[in-house]
Amino acid sequence: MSKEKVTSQQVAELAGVSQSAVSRVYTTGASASKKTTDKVHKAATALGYRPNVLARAMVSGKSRIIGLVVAYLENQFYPDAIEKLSTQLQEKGYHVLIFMPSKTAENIDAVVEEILDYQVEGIIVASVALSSQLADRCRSAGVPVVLFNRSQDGEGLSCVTSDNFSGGAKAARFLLAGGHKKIGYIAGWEGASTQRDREFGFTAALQQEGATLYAREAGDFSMEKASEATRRMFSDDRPDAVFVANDHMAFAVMDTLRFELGLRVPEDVSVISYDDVPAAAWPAYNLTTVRQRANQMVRETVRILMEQILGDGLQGQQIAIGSPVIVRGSARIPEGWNS
Amino acid sequence: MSKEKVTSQQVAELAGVSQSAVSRVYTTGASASKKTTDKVHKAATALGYRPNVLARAMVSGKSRIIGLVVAYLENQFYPDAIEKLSTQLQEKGYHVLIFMPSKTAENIDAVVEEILDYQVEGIIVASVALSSQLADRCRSAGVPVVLFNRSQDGEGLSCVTSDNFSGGAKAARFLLAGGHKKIGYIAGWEGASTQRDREFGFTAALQQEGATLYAREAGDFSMEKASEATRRMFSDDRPDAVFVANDHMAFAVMDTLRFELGLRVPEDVSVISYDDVPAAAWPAYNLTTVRQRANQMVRETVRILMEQILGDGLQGQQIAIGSPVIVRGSARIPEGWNS
DNA sequence: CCTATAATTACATACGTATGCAAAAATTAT
DNA sequence: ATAATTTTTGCATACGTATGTAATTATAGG
Repeated sequence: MSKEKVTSQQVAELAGVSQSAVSRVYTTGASASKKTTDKVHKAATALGYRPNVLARAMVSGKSRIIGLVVAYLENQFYPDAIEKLSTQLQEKGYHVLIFMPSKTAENIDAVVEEILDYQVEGIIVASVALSSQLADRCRSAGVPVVLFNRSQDGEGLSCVTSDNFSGGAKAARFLLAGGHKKIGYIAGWEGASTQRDREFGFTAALQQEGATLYAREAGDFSMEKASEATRRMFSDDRPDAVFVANDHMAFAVMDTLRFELGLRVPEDVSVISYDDVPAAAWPAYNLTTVRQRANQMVRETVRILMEQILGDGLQGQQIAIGSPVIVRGSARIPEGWNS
Repeated sequence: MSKEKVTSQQVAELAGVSQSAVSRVYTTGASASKKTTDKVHKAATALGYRPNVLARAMVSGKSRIIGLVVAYLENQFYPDAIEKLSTQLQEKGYHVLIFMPSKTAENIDAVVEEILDYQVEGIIVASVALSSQLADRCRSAGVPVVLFNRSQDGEGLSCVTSDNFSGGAKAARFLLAGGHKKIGYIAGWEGASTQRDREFGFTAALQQEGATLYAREAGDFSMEKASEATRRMFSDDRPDAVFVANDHMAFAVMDTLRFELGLRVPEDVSVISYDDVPAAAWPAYNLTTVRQRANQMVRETVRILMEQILGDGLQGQQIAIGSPVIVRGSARIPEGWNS
């Protein structure tokens, strides 16, 4: 009762044509007369035939599969991105095979190897880095790789990020314009390029304005660590403003400030962060934040992949999407602020 | 420079054995002597050989791919579930091909057809329903289907949900025990079995205690609609408690109550909902909610899939996981409440 | 040391489709 | 109407692997 597979051969027999005729009907760009096309379609619908993508992949070398590596689904930014990626790739006729590295060690390499086993036509690596050997391996296998929301040097590697440096700088100038004097920073995971670039941009802008960082703690992109960092940072002689490396941590920071330390946001402390995930707009947080334009990032990612898949061997591209400050209520709004 | 494919044939030549020998070395349960195994492994690592999963799938009929259909990634419950599903399936040697139906029409059927084209060994359908024709199609193709967080009649269809009826009843008893007299309900999308069962359980328990529903509005599982529903429900002669069909809407309900209508939670209005997504525990919401035990739901889903894949043709199973009330601070806590 | 048995191996084939090639049919030009 | 050209078609083969079958080798038993 199970496993009834309908093959092009069976369709061919019913339609009274050859198997290759059936194949040509279903292959775009192949020639088939209207008469046989009709006969084949009729027979196909009668039998419920649909081409086997895997068999097709075998001979054509095109699997129509894109591998996606993603680790931190707790941070809403990533589900959001996955949804957009999947939808846009589906429109192009591709589908997404998802891989989640267990968050222990550097088994990311192992995961990417698994991906390659599926003969994917491209790989998107979100929120994690790639060893240079693996990057080489992908390149020599002719499989384009795009790093999403991480940047990394390496031949043939493409990266799509927001402009984290200038985004961080914007956050600094916003807080300075608000008249803040004691400005703290809660860092993300130190190994992440996004963390690094946001901090560089932030401190560079502070220095440019003659200011200096008042406090710094690491939150590792984790809510719990961010809460602890907040407690340490606000234990004595507290800052009057804090830049948090992403929204996900900022929620924990705000909750800790308000419900644990009894501070008001933004009256006592201004909070600004980075990403603009959906929850940032929820009234409970109403978070002023630097927006990562997920739509554009996804669009660029898909564009690069398609370019590399079609015209193979192209150079890696590094894209940084501009990131505007979204002014809400968690940070004091400078007088006469515009843009 | 691109597309260097290493095949078992090449490994065989380098190792001085036949292609089938190489295959047997990489096939569990096949016989190969230690000597040839060593030779093959040496040659394989020298060439960087890894078996082609797609070719393997062709001949063995096992693609090691599970198709996953999921629509609402904004609701944190689903990213959470995806992560757990993906991880557990990876441990079993399977990988997840993800499909997101564009949220327009009943193109879910089209999406499932696409999934079948990839010769998946099983399908998980989360948060959406399936037409009976498609269910039949999957069954006759020998592909087991598990509905995740939706239940639906149909031969061979398996469902894994929380026990929504008794969960809804628990919510009702919690509010009644808290002394609430005017109890409202904000419904999810009316077409969803989860919505229906939660409401049935809720109103059944109300009636059992001699109470009756004071107000009802539909929120469609959307935050925006839930906000509108809240405004309508609390425009005059407001309820003193409200059960919201899921956490995702409850966040909007609480925000609307607090920041728009100036009501205190739980002093003026008790809010209880369903799911216990991570954000429910965030201090800003501190939401009392009926927990869906995602871990157990995922475990059952994977178990059913594995059973059906191995011993094919099994009957569909309907699993409902018990769902406890997680008491936090958004609803008045009845005196002497335990369990 | 020889036979009986078990383990291993190579050969050949199959999975379902796409595609180069040559034959056949259809179309156009003369 | 015939030749020249284009389009369509069927045949055969290839993609990379697993596996049944038969031949070979290794192991055990006497």
